[in-house]
Amino acid sequence: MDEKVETLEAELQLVREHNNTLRLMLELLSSKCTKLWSHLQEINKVEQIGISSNQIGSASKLYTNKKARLEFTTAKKPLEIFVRTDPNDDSMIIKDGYQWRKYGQKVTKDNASPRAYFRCSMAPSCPAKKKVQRCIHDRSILVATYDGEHNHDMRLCEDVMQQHDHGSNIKIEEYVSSLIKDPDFTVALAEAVARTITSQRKQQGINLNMDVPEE
DNA sequence: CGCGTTTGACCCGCGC
DNA sequence: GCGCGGGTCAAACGCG
Repeated sequence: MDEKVETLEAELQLVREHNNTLRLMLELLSSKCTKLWSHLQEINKVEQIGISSNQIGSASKLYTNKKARLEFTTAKKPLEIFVRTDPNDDSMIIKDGYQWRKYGQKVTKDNASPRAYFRCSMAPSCPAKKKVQRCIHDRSILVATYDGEHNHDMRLCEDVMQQHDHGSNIKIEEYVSSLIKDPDFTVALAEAVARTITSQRKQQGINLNMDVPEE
């Protein structure tokens, strides 16, 4: 009986930890959403001014300003991915299908955990880069910021994987089950589902209430 | 010996 | 112009 209670308590603890992680992610996404929303409103204002005053040059003039241009580029902010890992594991390795070569590491002001800089090593001329840093609130979460696009396809990677597996053919069922067991894949999947839900709700015009009730 | 990682130095943009 | 901080470079080092 006690064993059952202990198991349940352990499971409850796990659920609480996951809940905390999700709440942190939601808070981060919420703040980004707010920034993006206000930025969109700014753009709309600029467009309205440009149309109402019938001065085509007025809107573009605003973007000749250095700061304004910077704000504009934030709309194309690089993709951020969250990956849950072992907090004691200091390796900044994220299994995302590509091969990366580390070229630098820096301790940043706002986060005590060092930020690692990676370049794609699958193609010599590939401009893709990524930054990996532990989450300031939860050391078990890695935040990967992707910068630039790969100028090659994933087949290169698949070839490498096949070479690694000595050309053995993996059954699809086995591959799928291995993917499900992979926490990195689960996180990526959860993110994709969340993104789909968010976009669907946006389309339906439902106002998202991002506030998460306190425990 | 070749390849990847580490780490201090350097560069550059931004804010004051 | 200066200082700060983030990003990159490259020599040294380690590992297979």
